[in-house]
Amino acid sequence: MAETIRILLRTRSSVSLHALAHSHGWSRLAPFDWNGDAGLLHRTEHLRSDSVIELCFKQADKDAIEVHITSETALSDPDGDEVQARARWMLCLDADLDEFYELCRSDPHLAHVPAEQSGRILRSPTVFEDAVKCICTTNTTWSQTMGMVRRLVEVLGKPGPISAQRAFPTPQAVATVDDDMLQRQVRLGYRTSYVHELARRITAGEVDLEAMQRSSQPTSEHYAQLLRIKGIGPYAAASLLALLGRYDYIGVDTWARKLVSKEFYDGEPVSDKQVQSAFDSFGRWRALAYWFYRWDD
DNA sequence: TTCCAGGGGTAGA
DNA sequence: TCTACCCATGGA
Repeated sequence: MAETIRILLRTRSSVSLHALAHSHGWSRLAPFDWNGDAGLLHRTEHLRSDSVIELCFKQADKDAIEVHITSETALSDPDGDEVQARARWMLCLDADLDEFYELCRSDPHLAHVPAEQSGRILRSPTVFEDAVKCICTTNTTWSQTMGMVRRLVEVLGKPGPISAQRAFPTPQAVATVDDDMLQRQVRLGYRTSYVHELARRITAGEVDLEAMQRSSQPTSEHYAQLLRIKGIGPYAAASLLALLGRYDYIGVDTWARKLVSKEFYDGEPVSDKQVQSAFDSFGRWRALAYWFYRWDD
């Protein structure tokens, strides 16, 4: 018999679950499931103890998020601690955005950020999951990205205790299937070998992406480390760093080029360097300013 | 059929 | 460091 408990996650400043869900497309990528009408964010989660739980996030008040945790049996203390840590990480609840908000208030394209308690980017609980998702956004359409991630979860993820929803597969689960199966059933295209190799290297202990969550190394070192992973280039590395709370690099893609061209160069074609420097006035917040820049597309 | 999408790897200069 | 070419996939 599954059981559900409720915990409250408080922040030092205001937080908006709605803004988090709209911070980018991640809330529409499995195993996230955003119900905008009800204001509920669902997710199935595979813990280190190998138990699988289901989470439901809901806005409690302006500086707190409520989480309903459903598990097969009562949560152990370590599992409970892990869930709290993962939930806080996913919602960036410990981010200090005061300085960024101050910069936003003087820019009409960004004044909405503090006004809407925005500025947090929804992220996955593991860097592995975010890395795979970033790889799945490259050189493809958004609908295909959603399909790739959904199939990855459906084929290799472990099911939750009450619904048909599954968790994001662990590196071990991805590493142990053969390339052919990954290619045929998940249809990642040429990304198959990238995702497979990343999972294998993590499982073998050759790469430790999760250490980046708590690392104090300079961002440039992480950037270089990410670029050494096959399938991760400048765009994916910059996006991953933003998800890690490091906003030094802008992920230059077709969208970024379009924005910078229209807003800063009167519609003229722009180089990648021009895109990188377009938000330099925001200093260490430049990629976050780019991320939330509101303009007439 | 051809193009291309929230790029990236590789070879060659 | 830069450029050209190729890479699976699937919708337009």
